[in-house]
Parts: sequence; C-alpha cells; structure tokens
Amino acid sequence: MASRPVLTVPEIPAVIRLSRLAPLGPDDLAIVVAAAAGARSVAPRQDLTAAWRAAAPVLILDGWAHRSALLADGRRQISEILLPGDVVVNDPIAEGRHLAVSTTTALTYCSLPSDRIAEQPALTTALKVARSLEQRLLRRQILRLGRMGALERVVDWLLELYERLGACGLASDGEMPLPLTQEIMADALGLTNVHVSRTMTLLRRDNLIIVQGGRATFLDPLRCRAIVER
Amino acid sequence: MASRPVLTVPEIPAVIRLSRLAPLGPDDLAIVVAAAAGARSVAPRQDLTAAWRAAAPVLILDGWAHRSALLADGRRQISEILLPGDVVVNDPIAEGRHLAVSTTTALTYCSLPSDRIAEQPALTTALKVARSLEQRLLRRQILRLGRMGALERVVDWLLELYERLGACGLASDGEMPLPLTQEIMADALGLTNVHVSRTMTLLRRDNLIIVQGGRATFLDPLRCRAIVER
DNA sequence: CGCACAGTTGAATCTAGTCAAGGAGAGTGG
DNA sequence: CCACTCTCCTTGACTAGATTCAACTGTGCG
Repeated sequence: MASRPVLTVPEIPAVIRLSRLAPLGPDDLAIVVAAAAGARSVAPRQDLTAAWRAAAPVLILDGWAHRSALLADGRRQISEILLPGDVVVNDPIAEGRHLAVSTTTALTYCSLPSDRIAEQPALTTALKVARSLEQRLLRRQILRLGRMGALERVVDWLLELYERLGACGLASDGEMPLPLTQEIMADALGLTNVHVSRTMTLLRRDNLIIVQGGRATFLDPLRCRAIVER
Repeated sequence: MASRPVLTVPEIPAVIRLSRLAPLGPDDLAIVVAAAAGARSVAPRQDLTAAWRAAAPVLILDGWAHRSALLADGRRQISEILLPGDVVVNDPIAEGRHLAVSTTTALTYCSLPSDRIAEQPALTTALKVARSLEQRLLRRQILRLGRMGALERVVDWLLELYERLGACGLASDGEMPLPLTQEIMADALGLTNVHVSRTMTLLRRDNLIIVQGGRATFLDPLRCRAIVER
C-alpha cells in the first residue's frame, strides 16, 4: 500500500536547494528538470575532472563528491565536499595542477545549459548565490584548519554538512546521512584517520554526536553549536 | 638629476596587475584611472568592513590588507592577504558574522563604478579572472593549513606572495616587501608567533629565505620551490 | 631615560602523528 | 556453511611537532 516513489519537481533535492537560493519560476524549473532528465551516473571513487571539464556547469543530483589537492608524497587535502544541489563550474583558472574532483559515493549529475540559464534571471541569481556560499565555506574551512582543535573541527564540519543537507531536504531532526570513511573525513579535516577515530569516540562518550552505519546523529545540538560558536 | 617620479598609467601597480588578467583597452584604462583619481587613504590596523560595504567593488591601489575571522576567545585566522591590484567585492552572502577586512599597512584604495565596468568586456573579464584566482588562493591556503608543516607553510606562502607581488611589478629578483609582523604571519599560517619566529630562524640558518627590515629575500628559490612543489 | 612593541630563546607541556596489532563486517569462492 | 580476504575502525605505546609560559633582547619613540 506504499505510495509510488515518484518525485514531483520540488521533491528533487537539488531543485529544492536551488529554489531556496532564489525563487525559481516555472521556466527556471523547466530548464533544470529538462537538464536532470539527461542525468548521468558515476561509480564511487572515480575522478570527475576530465568528464566535467567538458560538461560546463554541472549540477549534482544525488550522491557525494569532493574536491581535493594532492602532494607528491601522497598527502591529500579535501577542500570541499560536494552535495546534491551543488553546482560545479568548470573554471580552468581557479584550478591548479593538483586539484581534482572525485566521487565519494555513487553519484548522479547533469550538466546545465549555460546559454539558456543566462536568459533566466532567477536561475542566474541562484548560481551566483551558490558561488558566494561556496566562498563562505572555503573561508570557514580555513578557519577550522588554521585555528580549531580536532574536536572543534569535527563538530563544526558536521554541523556545516547538516545545514547544507538540510537546505536540500536531506537532513532533519538532528540526523543526517554521512556516507564517508574516516579516512575521507581525515583528509577533509586535516587530521589522520587514527585521530578522527579517537575524536569520534570522544564525541560518543560525551553524548554529543554518534556516527554509525553511514549516518550521524546530533545528541546534543545546542552543546555542539556552543563548542564552535554557530 | 633623478627623473621625476611620475607614474604613467601602466606604472600603477594595480593597473599593471589588472591588465595582465585581461588585455585592457584605452577605455578600460580610462575608467580605472578615473576611479583611482578618487583614491582614499586609511591608516594601518583599521577595520574596512563598514567603509567597503558601501563602496561596492574596491580596487586596492597601495598597501596591504587582510581578511580575517575571529573566534570568541581571541583566536584569529587570516584567510587572505590583499595586495595592490586585488579587487574586493562586497558580497554579504559570502561573509559570515565574524569575517572582517582590515588594513595591515597604510592603504590607499578606490571604488570602481560597477555600472561602467559592466559595459567593458575586457574589464569585466579581468574582474572575473581575479575572482577565480582568489578561489585558487583559498584552496591553496586550505592545502597549506591542512597538510603542510610549519616550514612548508611559510615557504609556500612567501612564494605565493612573491608571485602575486610580481604580477603587479612590486617584486623581482627574488626580493619583495613584507611589511608584516610575525603575529600577522602566524595568523595567516595557522601557527603561533613564537613558532613563526623559530621557523624564520631555521630558514635563515638553512640559507633559504631571509626576512629582515620589512623585506624578504629568497636566497635559494629553486630549493624553496622544491620544498613545496611549486 | 623609560616605555611599548617585535622578535628571540629556553623549558615544559600538549596535541596530533606514527607505527603496529587486533577486531568487526561484508563479500568471495570452495 | 566455512574459511579467506579486504576494508574500515579501534586501541595502545611511542614520537614528533607545535603551543604555552616566561624571560630577555633590541629598536624606535615620546
């Protein structure tokens, strides 16, 4: 007796998120939905740099990705986690040699027709706002890495993910998906996987956050926010 | 018998830099020079957030500034150093509560007329490229803070400043101005002033870089670049 | 001269990294 | 169904790198 799992337009996470950035009209939605019809899927742990260089602006529909930089000796730093609703612009200037975008989980995306978007003021605004928010995230990431201890980093970063997932309707009630290994978290947080493990244990012991089975639960959201001034 | 120290148009550092981002025509230059005629000066250690919120896009003509985030207990992280030729866009979305732009040294800047710029494709491109480069710097900063040790951070960061200053003709021959206290450097590098001091001593001992009297000199540029893969 | 500020140095401490071993769970093939 | 493997996580012992605290130096400036 379950209802059919059909997603109406505003139920697509990526569309929910975009329409919160700027109020999208029917024309805007039509463009995005049409683009989403040509969605492509990629397996986990695949490099997307090449594929997306051609595809111009790309909208993530489902799954997680990340942008990372590599050093010769194998050290890796993830600068951003990319979620459904995020738009990745192909910008050869902004990308250094050792920067890459890779899938974290299985991922579906579509490319957006930049010419048609340019004609739509609302969509154009939405993408502009998205870019501004991206900058804000980069600066927050800098603050985390430069001036926060391990526990603060983890809490702040998880709260950030929660807010972002919430913006596309994928998180609520202090709970969210977190389909990441501790190694990926470590590379995003500038820590080692071992230390992430210890920190997670601490968070559990202190009844702050539980990460388990691909999901994270905030047991004490207020205290979490207090820890990192959010 | 010294020639008069008059700056012709292409000798203004900020203009040099902009015209390297995109080839500017006479019209473009006229707009920038006219804007520069209305330059304003600010003393060191002043907050610019309020002043620049009104001034729309601002072009730094002379002096250094920085964008920093503060935590309640006084910890500070500088996300970006702003140099002559840098353009600061007023973007309320990108700025969180605790973000501010302050002068590091005495500074002169002018505000750019966004309406007139919009009519000039070359200038528009230059500003777009500037924004992309800014993103690249943010990601490099993330890599430094997340995955580099103190020595690497300092070397990488100084090389970056050298390249940026070189782009507006303010650095050459392995030498550049560096009008910063070690405390500012520490806040940019995610270290303490004490540790910056120790690291600088190391660099001196190893004949890599000398910082003295407001200037930095690369004694062994090749080895420096090798250290940080640049 | 005395003061403020930036930088240097030493000693003790702390946080996170490294190395290594072991355990839980999922998937594979006999 | 049971080894076997692989990946991910956990834990312990030890080490390395950076912070903290404090004292001291040099320099510019009123």
